[in-house]
Amino acid sequence: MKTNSLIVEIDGIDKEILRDLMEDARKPILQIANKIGISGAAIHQRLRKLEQSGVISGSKFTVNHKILGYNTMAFVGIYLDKAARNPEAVRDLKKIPEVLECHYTTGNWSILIKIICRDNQHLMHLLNTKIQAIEGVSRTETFISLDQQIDRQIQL
Amino acid sequence: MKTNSLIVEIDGIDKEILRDLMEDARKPILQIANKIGISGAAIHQRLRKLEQSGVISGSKFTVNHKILGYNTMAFVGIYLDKAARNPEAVRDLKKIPEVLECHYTTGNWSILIKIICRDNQHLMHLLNTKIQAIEGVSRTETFISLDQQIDRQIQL
DNA sequence: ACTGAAAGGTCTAAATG
DNA sequence: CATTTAGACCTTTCAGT
Repeated sequence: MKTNSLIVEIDGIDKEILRDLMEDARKPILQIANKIGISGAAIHQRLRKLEQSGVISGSKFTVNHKILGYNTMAFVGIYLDKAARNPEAVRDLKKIPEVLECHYTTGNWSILIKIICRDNQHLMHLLNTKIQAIEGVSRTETFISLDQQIDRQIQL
Repeated sequence: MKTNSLIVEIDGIDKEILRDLMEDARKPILQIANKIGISGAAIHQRLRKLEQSGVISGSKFTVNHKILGYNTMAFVGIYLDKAARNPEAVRDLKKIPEVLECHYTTGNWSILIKIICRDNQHLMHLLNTKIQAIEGVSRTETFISLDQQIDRQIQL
């Protein structure tokens, strides 16, 4: 018996639908329906349930940074003088548009962020004038991504 | 004069369209058109150009890992005994479905990966039996993301 | 570069198996 | 859970400006 599980279980048909839409959010529903062998309305019913249960958290167009002139991606480990300053630091990091991800991590740093910059000079400027300027930040360690070789979602 | 630029410049209308679709890939084009004050056909023309120029790299449904039972996200810095072994290591990492990102980085490590696991035990198992087993991997350093506080795309 | 119109696809809801 | 149907709405294309 499964009651009140926080974990949602999905069946093979749900997986097929999601796999298609995770690859292309605008893929026609009827195309998926024909491939699977059920009606379009059935797919819609399932999608509504997946949304209600929270399995689907949204859909996004993805944009190619490099073509827009953003060539330098980097990870920055941030040391805070007191770990308790985390909420204020995150609040300030949210205001920096170049910050794409921010994680509260175990290990040496208090915070690990992923940032996207036009070039190395832009990165240096960000580090020196924005990130190091945040109250409580004592030191940072930067790792530039020379090449992103894998970029994908969870596999169903 | 701008000729043969590798960087594509986009105007304010393109930005508005992209901002909407980066938030919700299935947002009706006509809704965006009415908001901006141009016809749906004009939006389609612009989207076609943005696709052709490579600005739009795709669209994706995003799935909530936690609801599917994947609760542990971690970053793993990987030391290779020879940096030249990178291509084989990446080839092997691609075969591990839990690996979401893989970056060739400057700094201490040769490779930095982001992985998603069910729990800490699953993470340990992955590290011990899959990642450490890759030819050329000498050592790893793991940083568990206790909380992802920012997750977004580049801002236009 | 944008528009309007036409044709076809998508989505929802209600009734049914 | 799946299906069908029907109407409303959305997408896409194309000739025209």
